[in-house]
Amino acid sequence: MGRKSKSEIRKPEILEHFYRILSEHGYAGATLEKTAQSMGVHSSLIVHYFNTKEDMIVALVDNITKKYETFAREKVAPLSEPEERLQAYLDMLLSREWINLIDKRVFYTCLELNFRIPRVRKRLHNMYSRFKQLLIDELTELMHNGVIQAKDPEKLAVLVMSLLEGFHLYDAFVDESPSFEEISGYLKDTALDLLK
Amino acid sequence: MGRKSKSEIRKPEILEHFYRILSEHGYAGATLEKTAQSMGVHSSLIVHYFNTKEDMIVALVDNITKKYETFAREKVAPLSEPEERLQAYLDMLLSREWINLIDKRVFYTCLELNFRIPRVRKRLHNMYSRFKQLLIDELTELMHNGVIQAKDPEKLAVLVMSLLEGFHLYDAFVDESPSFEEISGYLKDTALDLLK
Amino acid sequence: MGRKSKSEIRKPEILEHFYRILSEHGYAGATLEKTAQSMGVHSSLIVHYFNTKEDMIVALVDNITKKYETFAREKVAPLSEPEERLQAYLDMLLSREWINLIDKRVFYTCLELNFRIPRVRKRLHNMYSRFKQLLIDELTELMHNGVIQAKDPEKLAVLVMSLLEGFHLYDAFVDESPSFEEISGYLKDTALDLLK
Amino acid sequence: MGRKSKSEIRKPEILEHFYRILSEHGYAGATLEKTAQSMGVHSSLIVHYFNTKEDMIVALVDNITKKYETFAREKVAPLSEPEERLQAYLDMLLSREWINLIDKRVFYTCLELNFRIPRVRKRLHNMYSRFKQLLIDELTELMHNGVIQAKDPEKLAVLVMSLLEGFHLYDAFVDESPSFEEISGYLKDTALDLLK
DNA sequence: GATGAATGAGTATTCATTCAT
DNA sequence: CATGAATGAATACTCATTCAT
Repeated sequence: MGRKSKSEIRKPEILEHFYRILSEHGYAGATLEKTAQSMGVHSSLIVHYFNTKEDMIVALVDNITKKYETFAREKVAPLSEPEERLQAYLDMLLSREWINLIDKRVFYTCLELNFRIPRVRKRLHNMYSRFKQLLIDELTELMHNGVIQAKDPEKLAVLVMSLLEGFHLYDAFVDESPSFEEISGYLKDTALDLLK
Repeated sequence: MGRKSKSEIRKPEILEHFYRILSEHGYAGATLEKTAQSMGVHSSLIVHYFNTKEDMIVALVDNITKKYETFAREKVAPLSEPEERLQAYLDMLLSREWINLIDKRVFYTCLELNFRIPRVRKRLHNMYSRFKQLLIDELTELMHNGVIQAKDPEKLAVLVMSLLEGFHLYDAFVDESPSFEEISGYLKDTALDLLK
Repeated sequence: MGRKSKSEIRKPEILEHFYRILSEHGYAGATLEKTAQSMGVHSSLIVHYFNTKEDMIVALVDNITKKYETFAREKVAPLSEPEERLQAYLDMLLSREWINLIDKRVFYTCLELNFRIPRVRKRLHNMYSRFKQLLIDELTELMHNGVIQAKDPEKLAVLVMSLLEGFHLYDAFVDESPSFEEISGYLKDTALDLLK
Repeated sequence: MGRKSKSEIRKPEILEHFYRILSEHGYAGATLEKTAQSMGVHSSLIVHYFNTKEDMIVALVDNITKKYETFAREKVAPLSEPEERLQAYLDMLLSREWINLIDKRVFYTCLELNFRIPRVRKRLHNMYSRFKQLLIDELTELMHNGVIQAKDPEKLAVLVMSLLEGFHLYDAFVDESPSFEEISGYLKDTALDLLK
């Protein structure tokens, strides 16, 4: 009975538009009105699907974390050879594709919201925790296989994360003088050196 | 000389209050009204000294970049021995003091505003560029002195920056499981290894 | 006979929930949504049975006036002795039961809506008119029977109504210092004095 | 220093307009916008003087209670003869002037808000309490002077209040068939009878 | 220098209502 | 019968800014 729900079509559609508006105007500037107009729809329809603006950004952050994790899984999961996986991870994490998977402006907006919206904080924290655990697991296996010789996989994981995230920030805020490829290649080699 | 204009007293006073409100409420939530009330003053007075809210955040970003640079200069400038300077730099950049010099929430608010306010972008960009150049200069000298053997000081600078900024982010968003001191010590050792 | 239409079940059900929401939130605060949620039903269903919110409040006022009149009829109708009826009327109108027959908040909400919604005004006016006429009829009969000696039953009716309604208001807005029973007893005695 | 405050001119001006809009549209319908437009002013100016709509209705209720009390004081205070005061009170309370001192629609709106806004409740409760105490004081003096012979001034006060407030309600909701003057005269006579 | 008046654009959210399924 | 989609008007309140004193 009753009318068929369009939530599964509408919600992603709204989030797409919201994402674009967010990248252009930031969270405060990403109004329901702008988002609705971009869809050619009345703003109250957005409220109909997402009760509040906060609910909407939380759903968006959920999407973003899923996007990162799905991307990573698809790239690396098929590989079974430990060393091959290590290479694949570094290639992926230092690639333009990975860095541009989420618009930088949206990404830093989320980092900022981390401090204002508890539900956003929770999600980002979980994402980074899972990322760290993943690295620890991979490194532990590589140690068992004798590919790398470090003793403390957790510290090693933190090292790798710092290097990668720092590169992310460097890419967003500093010059492009040494080309992206030059730096990413250099960082990859360094990381491999550090691990072995 | 002569009488200090009220402006020289009031402006820093306002910026201090604005900084605190900003850390608690973010840029959108940091209203002139809240800032004024925190000072026990009418919001029009703020407009009197800083014409617009944007002018105020730009002045604050200026303050922040100066604070970082002054802190760095005071810590390292007195040292003349190249290797001593290298140690001092790493100690400083991986210290709690440095990481907490500016409230994290304010720091990430500024990173976000980088994408919305051109004048903020310009100042952050300059700050990072000067930081990078400083590293290049120091590393070049260390190379000449034979302390380190790498060939390309720029890539090396990017590597160090990435590692440090990545640690900054790691500290803000991920667990505290390996203690701050453990990680910072480990990163310092790794950095020294990489350089030598 | 035959099958009871769903309307005959649903409408009273809706009005019950609306009545409760109304008492808690007032007319403006009593939204279709709240009412529907309280029933575990979609708000469109309310619109399906009562076209508009105004139609619903009008139906509710109808229910309320019927409730008063049914209650009065059941209490007094069985009695045939004039003086006995007089006693019964006064007892009833000054009783806690009568005063709490309708939630006070809902009652005053209706009085307020009297000025905004013509159909509400019409119903309240009719209720009070019938009440007045009832009093006039009873008093006239009592005069004919020599139980009371006043000359003008209409004025007497207005006097009694004023006293009773004024007590209603007093009970709602002023202290409870002389207990309800004390006052109601006193007013009953006074009313009887006035009539005889 | 600073600009001269216009609060003492603006606030009463706003309340006057709000009062009129309130009588026409009820509390929910009395929007800041309508009130502002009626003054030829921007609605945010109202927020500037009264922070919230609730603050404004509370100030209005304060005005209303003061209006009743000032009116009563001016009418009766000059008289020193106890019996003369009694007459004056009854004349006043049963007069058209008194009953129309506050617009009926506004009055019943306030009674309704009594249940929704605690600060309104407090003020109405205080007003009725003071009114009751006033009656008790006057009746007590009349008893001492032997003008009236009742024993319990509090009950007598409740009786008088009920009668008067009930008349107030009667006048608002029921026919006008016996003219206002006829009824008020009759009630006055009855009240005097009851007291003596 | 400092305060208050006044503005106006805006902003998330509410809500009754209409319509499709 | 019942639900959900979609609307659109409304609304209190926010806030940076301008101007007068």
